[in-house]
Amino acid sequence: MSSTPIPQESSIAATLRDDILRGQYRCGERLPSERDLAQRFGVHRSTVREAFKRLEQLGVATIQRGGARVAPLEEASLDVLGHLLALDDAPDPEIVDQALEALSGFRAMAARLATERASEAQRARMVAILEAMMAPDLDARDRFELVTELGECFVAASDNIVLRLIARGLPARAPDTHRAGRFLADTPRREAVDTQLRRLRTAIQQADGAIAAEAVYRLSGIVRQQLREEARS
Amino acid sequence: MSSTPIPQESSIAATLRDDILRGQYRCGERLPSERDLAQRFGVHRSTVREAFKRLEQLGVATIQRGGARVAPLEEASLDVLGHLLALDDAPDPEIVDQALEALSGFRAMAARLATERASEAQRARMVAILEAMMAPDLDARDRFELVTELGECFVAASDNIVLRLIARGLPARAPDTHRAGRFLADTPRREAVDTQLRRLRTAIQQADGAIAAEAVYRLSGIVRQQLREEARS
DNA sequence: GCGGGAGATCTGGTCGGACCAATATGGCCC
DNA sequence: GGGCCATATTGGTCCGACCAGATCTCCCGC
Repeated sequence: MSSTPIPQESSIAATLRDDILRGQYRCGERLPSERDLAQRFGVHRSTVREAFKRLEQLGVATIQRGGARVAPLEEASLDVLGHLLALDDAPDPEIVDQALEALSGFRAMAARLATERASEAQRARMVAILEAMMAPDLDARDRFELVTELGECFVAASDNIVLRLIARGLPARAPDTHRAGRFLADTPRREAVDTQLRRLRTAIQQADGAIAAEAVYRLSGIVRQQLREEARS
Repeated sequence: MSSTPIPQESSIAATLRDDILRGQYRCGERLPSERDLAQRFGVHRSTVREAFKRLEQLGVATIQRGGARVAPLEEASLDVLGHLLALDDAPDPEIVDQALEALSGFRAMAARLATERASEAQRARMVAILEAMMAPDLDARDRFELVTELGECFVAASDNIVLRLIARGLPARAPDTHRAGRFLADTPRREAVDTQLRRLRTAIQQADGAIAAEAVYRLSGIVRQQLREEARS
């Protein structure tokens, strides 16, 4: 069971990555030299170098003779998103909102494909999840679990490897687990939610991808809007 | 002007990556040891190590004491997609199709957001591109350029960093440039294409995201279907 | 024949130090 | 101030070495 101990190189890379994502170094700014960091972390330079290669592959830094520099966020890999949202300090609410927005569209896409080509078993499972979600007396956390599970169902049934790759990067398990669940449960918008849930159920049963996509998009939109309003207050 | 020469470590990483993506090593199989590869490439082991760190960050391999192993494709980073499609040998047509499918949905998502929040200037530019695309006597390559440009417009106007990150990984510039352009140009489906183009133009002008998304999705779907049929023959 | 265990072997993780070439830096001269 | 050159700095690569965990091998007892 004992998993391989985490190499120093990995944790150094993680530390530097988080420092960069936290904005500790401005974009384009030079990172400390490999020799400096080696001394600072108390490791050999080659260890720092390996960490640097990771950072470059992640797209958060570019390495050149003369010095490594911080790369602009938009040139990074999608993989940074998860780390960005996982930072202990409250991440930029703007990023969180944009991630949720992208997640909405992404789930809509997956829902469309899933709806069009799901097997009978998958379809039944999706409908079952939906009906469970419509139960009025549902714990907030359970509700969120269901949403997550449904999303995974969509991606699986979409049978598209590219979607699966993207899904790995998107924060399917957002930091706001309970909050999102609560919003789906007992907001004044409960009725709108149920409307879309019913619409989605019908779409799935009738294999109507376009409607399923639209329903999922609106569903996600409701949650996002709610989270946004609360964040603003 | 002379850009920094490509480090050996980078090209070794690229070689190994392509070997893996080409299926030269089966999933789960052990990669040659660092020492072996160092000798094979005629470099020092530490150079191979740096390449390995890249591969691990890319998600195509996992490194453990005892040996590095090839990771399943679905655990890789979205970044591999571009490399996968760029392989000189004809990439798996199934993957190509799935990528186009994902691209369809992705562009639809971007179109929706762009339509809803584009500035007047951006909106005008999108409409201009659309009208250029409707010209009957358009070179296939130009047509494809327009499609690509429109896609970039959508992502830019969507003003969503996450979408931008995903866009970097998707093959916006697919290998089938001219083919795709040709299909948009002179297929019997030309009429269907024009219908969707007009629909999209109207949607953009009226800021109707849902319709824009649907139009873009169908537009991409037409091309994809066509490419698929040709591939099958 | 076969499962199991002990030891040899292999593998990655890290270290120390070294040289080269490209880059950055600072001071000098015009 | 602007251009220029010597120099310190930085990444790229190499050599060789040791450790600890993983893997393999082979022999033993059942």
